[in-house]
Amino acid sequence: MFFGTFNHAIDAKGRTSLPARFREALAAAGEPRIVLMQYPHWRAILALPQSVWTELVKKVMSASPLDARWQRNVLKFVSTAHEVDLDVHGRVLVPPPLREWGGLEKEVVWVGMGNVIHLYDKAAYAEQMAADIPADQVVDLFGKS
Amino acid sequence: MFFGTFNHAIDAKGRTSLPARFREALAAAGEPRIVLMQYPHWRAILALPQSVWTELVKKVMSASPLDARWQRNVLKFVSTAHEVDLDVHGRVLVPPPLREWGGLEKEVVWVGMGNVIHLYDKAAYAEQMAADIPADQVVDLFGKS
DNA sequence: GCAGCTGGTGGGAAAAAGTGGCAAGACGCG
DNA sequence: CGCGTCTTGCCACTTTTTCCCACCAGCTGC
Repeated sequence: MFFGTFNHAIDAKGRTSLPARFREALAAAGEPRIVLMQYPHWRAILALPQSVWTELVKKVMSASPLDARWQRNVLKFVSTAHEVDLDVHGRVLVPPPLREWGGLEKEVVWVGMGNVIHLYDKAAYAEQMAADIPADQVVDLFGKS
Repeated sequence: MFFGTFNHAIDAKGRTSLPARFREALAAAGEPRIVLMQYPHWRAILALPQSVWTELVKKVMSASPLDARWQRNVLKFVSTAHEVDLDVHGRVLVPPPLREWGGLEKEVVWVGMGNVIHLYDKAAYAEQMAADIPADQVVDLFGKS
């Protein structure tokens, strides 16, 4: 389970270290690697542990290769996925296309979202957090379900 | 149950000790750790005992990682949560992003709010207490529900 | 074909951050 | 006023993060 936000640096080669907390959580789940892809709804990079990724892939594979609607979604998002390894220091290399898409410059923010992790450029994160959620889309997480 | 306000110091590393009263209450409920997160409505840090937190997590985990509406809410309200342990002296480390968000400098104020606890910078607390509640938002706490 | 770039990797080591605990001082209670 | 509890400054130690350099492979141009 991933929670919390962490400010990290990303070096000139596009490497940034996964927060130790997340590494532990990953290790505890016995998942040594993660998958990075575009987050479909806004400018973030989605980082998934392998188990979540395979779930997603299963759905994708169940669609017909001729169903344009599905294929368009696959093309746009799933095709951006890269499996990445952590090096001895717990760093991941963010592939250039993703780096560019997420606008990752110098300072990045790792955000635990429960099952998955988001990775933002610092500015993009600030923007996203500052934006108000339209009233009709607010979910009362504290309310009775 | 948490009530009362306590003025404490926060050290250079961002540690501050949870009031002994609260520690007792926590211990009595058999909850050894707390969760810190942004309070959504104003510049305070929310501290939850684990039981309240797990309720929240259950809701979060039930959502799809690709459901934009949910994810936006999770990002804004839950992603800032950090589980923190108390050390032998009952101190917690407030993670940097939260420290920054709450403007915690040197003096902080712990406030018991019933089920949960708030943590403020002293100045922010004073400000919040000094502000008038808009007439249409006043609730008669003693009235019949 | 071979020396010299260039971009990608890996890792050493310094710096920064987090952890733990002692012990002094403040505080409150009887 | 004395005692015990709570809080906090400080110091030592560990872990994490980041900077930077060395190495390797592939390409280029001579």
